[in-house]
Amino acid sequence: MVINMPEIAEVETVRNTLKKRILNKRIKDVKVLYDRMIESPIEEFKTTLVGKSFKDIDRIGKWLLFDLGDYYLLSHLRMEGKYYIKNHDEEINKHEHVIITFEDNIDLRYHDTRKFGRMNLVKKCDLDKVEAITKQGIEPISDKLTKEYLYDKIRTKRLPMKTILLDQTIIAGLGNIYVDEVLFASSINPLKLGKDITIEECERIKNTSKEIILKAMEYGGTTIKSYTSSLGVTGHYQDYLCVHKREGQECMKCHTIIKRIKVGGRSTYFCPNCQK
DNA sequence: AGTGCGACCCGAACGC
DNA sequence: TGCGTTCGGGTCGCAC
Repeated sequence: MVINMPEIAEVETVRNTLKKRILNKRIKDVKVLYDRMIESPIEEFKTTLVGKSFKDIDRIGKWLLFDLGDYYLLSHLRMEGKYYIKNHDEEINKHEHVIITFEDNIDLRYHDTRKFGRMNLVKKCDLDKVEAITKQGIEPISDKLTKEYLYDKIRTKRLPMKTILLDQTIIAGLGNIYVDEVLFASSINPLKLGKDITIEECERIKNTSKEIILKAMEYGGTTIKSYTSSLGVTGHYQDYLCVHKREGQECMKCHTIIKRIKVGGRSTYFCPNCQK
C-alpha cells in the first residue's frame, strides 16, 4: 500500500524541491486541461502567468504560495496532487491538468488523479482577503503552538479530538494520518471531546505533533533524493506509522489489537488500551 | 455560533 | 481481459 497524502511535511518537501528547479525562469505558456481546478477566471489565470517567473515558493499550512512578484499562485494538493518536471515534448498524462511551460521548454506539470486540488491567483495585496489562507491556525513546528493556545481553542468544543485536530484553523497542517499518530503518541482517545481535554493533554498534543511533523519533514527530505521523474510525494513514511492503516495488527507499545472506527466520517485508527 | 453532513472526484477494493 | 457498487481523503458550503 502506498500512502502519499500530502500533509504539511510532504508539502514542505515539494516546496523545497521545486525551489531548486523552477525559480526565476520565464513562463512561456500555460495550459489548463481541467478548468474547475482553477478558481480564478481561466483566461486571466493564463495571461497573468505568462511572461512572469516564480521568485520564491512559500508555504502556509498545506497551501503552496508561488511568489510571482506582484501575484501569488496559490496551490493546494488536497489528497493526491503532485508536481512533475518534464520536457515539454513528453506526452501529456491524462491526470496532468495544468501545464506551465518555461522558456527553456521545461514543463511544471500539476498531476492530480482525483482532481481535488485547487489553484488560485491572487494579487499580493489581496492575500489578506483569502480566508483559506488567513484562517490557517498555528503550525505544529511553530513555537507559537503552546498548550495554553490549544487549551483555549478547544476547551468549549463538543467535538471529538479527531475532528478538532483535523480543523486547519486550530493547528495547520495535520491530516488524517498524522492526527491518528499524534493522538496515539499523546495517549488520547480520538473520541474524547475537546471540552474534556486537560491542559496536560494539550501539552502532550503540542509536543508529539511537533516531534512527528519534524520527523516526517526530515524523512520527506531524504525520500525525495531517490526521486527522479516526479517531484511529488513518494510517501514511504508508512514505515514510521504506529496506528494509522494498522487495523488488526498489534499495538507497538502494549500488543493490543489496533482498532478502526469512523469519527466525523473519517477512518480513525487507535489502540483501545493505550488511548482510553 | 457550533456542529453535522453531503458534494466534489475516480481508482482500488469489494461483492456477486 | 466481468461488472456494478462502495469507499476514501481535505475542504467547502449549506442545513439545522
